[in-house]
Amino acid sequence: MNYSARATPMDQTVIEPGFFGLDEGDSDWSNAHANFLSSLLPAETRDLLACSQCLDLKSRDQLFRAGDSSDSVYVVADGCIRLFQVASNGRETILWFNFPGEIFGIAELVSGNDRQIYAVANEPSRVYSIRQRDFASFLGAHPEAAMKAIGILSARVRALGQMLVGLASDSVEARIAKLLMRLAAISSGNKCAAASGADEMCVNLRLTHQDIANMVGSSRQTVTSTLASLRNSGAIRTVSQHFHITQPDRLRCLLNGYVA
Amino acid sequence: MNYSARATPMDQTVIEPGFFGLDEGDSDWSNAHANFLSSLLPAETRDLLACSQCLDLKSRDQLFRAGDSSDSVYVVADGCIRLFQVASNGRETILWFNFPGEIFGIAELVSGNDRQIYAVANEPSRVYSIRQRDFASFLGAHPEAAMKAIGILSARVRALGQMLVGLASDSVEARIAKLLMRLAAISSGNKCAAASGADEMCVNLRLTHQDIANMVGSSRQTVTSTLASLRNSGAIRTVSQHFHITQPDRLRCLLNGYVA
DNA sequence: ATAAAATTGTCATCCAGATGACATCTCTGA
DNA sequence: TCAGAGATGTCATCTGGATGACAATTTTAT
Repeated sequence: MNYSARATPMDQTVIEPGFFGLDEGDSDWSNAHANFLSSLLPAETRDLLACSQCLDLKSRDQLFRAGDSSDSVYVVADGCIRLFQVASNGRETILWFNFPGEIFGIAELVSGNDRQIYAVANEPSRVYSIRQRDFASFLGAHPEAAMKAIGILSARVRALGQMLVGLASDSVEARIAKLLMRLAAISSGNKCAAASGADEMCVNLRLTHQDIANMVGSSRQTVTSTLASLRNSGAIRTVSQHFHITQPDRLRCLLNGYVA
Repeated sequence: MNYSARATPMDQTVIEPGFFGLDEGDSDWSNAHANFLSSLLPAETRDLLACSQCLDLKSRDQLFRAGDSSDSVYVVADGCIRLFQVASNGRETILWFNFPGEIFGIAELVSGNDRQIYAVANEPSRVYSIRQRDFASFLGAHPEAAMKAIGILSARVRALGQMLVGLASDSVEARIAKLLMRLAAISSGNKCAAASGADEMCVNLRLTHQDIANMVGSSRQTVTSTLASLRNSGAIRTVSQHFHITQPDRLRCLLNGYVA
């Protein structure tokens, strides 16, 4: 009864069904996008922000770009920051959206490497910028905060792993379905008023089809038509500039591989 | 001169050429695979291993699987542990190889979630297993070790980000080229004797074509033929069970998008 | 308010790579 | 040492999506 690591799809009967899909670690996503700021004690928050600088960004303002030397860590106060990378062929891949309270730019903290990615305001935003050395000594002085940071990074490792698996093995439709569910999960805090159905979920974020393509690793046209078919099937609808998932179950089927 | 975040490939002239590719953060890879154990002070190592349990694994033995409740963190003493995930359609995706000194299973440390991935010995291996609570208090007692952990997790976040970008935008050939270069970089410590050329690199790891396909998100057949063409072009050669990169430059061209 | 710029929708076309099917070749374990 | 399992090579075939090209909208700046 030795499970073979090199098993080909045929042998995978060992895997209990229904194990993945739906909430393939929903909690990971919330942890990965955890509100670092509000998880701190008031005194800690005070200490941290004391040595911070506040930056206001217009939509599309660039905070840093690949190749910049990195000297700061950031915390989102308000708005949304998009992290992405540009491949050698010019293709953009969106890696992450940072919502209020989230911390980012830590990856360069210890290694002291240059920035590897681009950070751009996805909408008018405000961020606190904290010098690396200040942040490092803050962590040193507050072990619980350091543990919190470890927790967040861990969740991100898991989340990125899931994204990787999806990219490597799902169809475009499934990848889009997953993406919408995830985005809905993390932006569920600020549910917009227009929700009608009981289990209707809101993806509270403005995204162009190109953005989605860049997250999902496909082309704009494919996104357009996939979205159209999801809309026709009644799974999602468009509410002033953003999506609502009207029938989450429909999407869940997709990402479980049922053709339904 | 405002850089547009939503730029389409055409506009990407802003990106200075030659910026990516080659050593898209070589140091990230070594950091991500950092030897946690040997980076500790002797006293710390003693403390840590004092509360550890040593496990011997035969090739293909399973350390844990998705769904298991997680109560331990592991450090590789010897051998190599493969971390992978199985998608709902049965496809396997290899996420990581853990080499001696590397720590893994930390992602579940803080969140206390169940395991999300599979860990299997890629060859006869020996690992230290440390209970989560012990490890957590170890980190609490040794702030520098905690910072080290943050550094490793950060590097992994960056490394996973790179993998993601590659998967989303490179051709299979480029993905394989990148993979080989990365594996060579991290297994370069134990360069095998058979190296001939000055800049010949050794991928010191036994991999089947299926394994490579599982890392690169493609099919076994495609890997077989891509590898064959790389071999014909003289870029790589096969030395008793593993690869050597005879002409690293050839691979670098590929991953920079030059058709050469 | 209006022109310019971005975003969406919809095709018809093309191709990288997946699939399935075999024929070797090479290990591994009894 | 030998059989069975696993790994490689090599096809011929098929298809999910990428690409390029426009027209129709919607947004954004002036």
